[in-house]
Amino acid sequence: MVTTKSLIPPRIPCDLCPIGRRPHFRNFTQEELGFVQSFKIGELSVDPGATVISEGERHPQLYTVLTGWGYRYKILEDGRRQILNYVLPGDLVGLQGNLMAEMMHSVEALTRLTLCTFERDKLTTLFRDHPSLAYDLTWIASREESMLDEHLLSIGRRTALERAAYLLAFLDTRAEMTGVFVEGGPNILPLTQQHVADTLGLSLVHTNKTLRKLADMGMVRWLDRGCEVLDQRRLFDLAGWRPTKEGPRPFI
Amino acid sequence: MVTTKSLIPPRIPCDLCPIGRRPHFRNFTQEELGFVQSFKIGELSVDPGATVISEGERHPQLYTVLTGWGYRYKILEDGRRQILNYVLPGDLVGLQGNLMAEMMHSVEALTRLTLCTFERDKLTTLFRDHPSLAYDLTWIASREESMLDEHLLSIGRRTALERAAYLLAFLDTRAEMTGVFVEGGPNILPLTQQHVADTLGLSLVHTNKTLRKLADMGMVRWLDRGCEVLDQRRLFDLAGWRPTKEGPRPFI
DNA sequence: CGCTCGGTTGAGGAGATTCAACGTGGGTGG
DNA sequence: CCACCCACGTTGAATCTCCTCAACCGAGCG
Repeated sequence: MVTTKSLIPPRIPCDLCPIGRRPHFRNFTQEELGFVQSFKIGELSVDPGATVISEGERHPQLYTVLTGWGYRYKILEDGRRQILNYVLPGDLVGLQGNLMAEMMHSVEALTRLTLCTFERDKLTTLFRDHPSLAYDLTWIASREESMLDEHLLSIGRRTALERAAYLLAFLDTRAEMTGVFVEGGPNILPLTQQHVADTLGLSLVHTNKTLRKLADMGMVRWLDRGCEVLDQRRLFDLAGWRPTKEGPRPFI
Repeated sequence: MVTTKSLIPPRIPCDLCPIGRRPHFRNFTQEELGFVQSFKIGELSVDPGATVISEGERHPQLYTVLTGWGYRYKILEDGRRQILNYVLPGDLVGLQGNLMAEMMHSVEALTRLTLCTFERDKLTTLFRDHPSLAYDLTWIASREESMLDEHLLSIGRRTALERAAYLLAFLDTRAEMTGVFVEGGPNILPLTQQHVADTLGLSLVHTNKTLRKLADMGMVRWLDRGCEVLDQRRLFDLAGWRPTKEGPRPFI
């Protein structure tokens, strides 16, 4: 049995953080860098399928995704599951929901996932001494909100086909922008159809038939636990959605 | 024709703010009060049905609801509308979505709505000089997120009847806690069935039939443009949901 | 008095769910 | 090494949920 979860001391110093080197991300000032470095208490690495955060628990840590894919979800008592959003490199995990109380959702890894670990208690210091980072935190929360808004619109008012088109186009553009795809390789979204179903609020069977239509139209190709987006533009048109282009975005 | 929108200079000084006097809300320190007072640039009052914020516009103001009900929504090109959440006294309006860019959603008044108006540009000052308020801002954004998470679970995975039960119980408890109901009167949620439909992601006809079932079961009573919740507990049970009790909550 | 808005109801059909079965590939244990 | 199992994708059929269309009612209002 392989370890599914391992917390190790910081290896990557923040000034060499791979995320800051990507386009689309803003860089820290020297002063910010110093604090973030002290804020960071370790690195966490989890296997695909492992749970990073579970609903109902108190989590003294916050995380920033360094590499890999994950997703946030909630379940009803009888097991019905709703995926709320996906987490990619640069995303802050554990801020959603109450700032200091117990988690209202769970987070699971889709691929091998490495995360930067921060101490929640130090948030007070962050707010007191580093207003620019505090601003960034609010900015990040705000961005998550607008994604959730769009998801709500999608599940509530788009047809099954439109929803699927929206989701795949959304994930593909996010993945592109964060640079999470393997260099040179094909752009594969590491999902099963069950994940798609639980995101779109559809049954597995109907999701399968819907994805089949998208595949027949040549917009996507479905692989074993993965989806390749072949024609982003037509997915946009079908969904009636376009990504909002953002300037350099903050992360912590 | 009555004026639907009127911006007037501040009348209510922040130290007499009616929201702070309610239970469930935290109070400002003297120091915070001074800043908030200077942050506030006026009061806005709108008629039922009037638009406070429209999607695609840039809004140099932020608002806090003083009295009344409103809702945030998005629409697709062909007019399909999704209500994202409702705004009640103490809620910050205009923070959702990008912090400084154009609004990604619209806000409309359900009842006569009065709002405190703040200058968005002064957010920088807030973050620089008032860390406790900055923390509150993030807290508020975080709270909005957990409501959206629950809505997503609801629309995605609850049945029509469960969804309706959830929505009405949710609004009823929020209204109770913010003290927006008229003193002594019956607790009326000021909605039409069209609003409920657009919140639940259902058609108007099917919403009507679903609400009828709830009424037949004695859990709610539907009035002309309003809904009275008769049995909160049974709605909770039906929806499989319970409000999270929060300590004194911040507002700005 | 006629108009509009909000709520109500019935009928027919599209869309989504559930049940059930099958294929395939990778992994595991005998 | 092979047999089995399990996870994932696929497909057909029956059923049910939900949508659209269409009509009607009552209240409020000019």
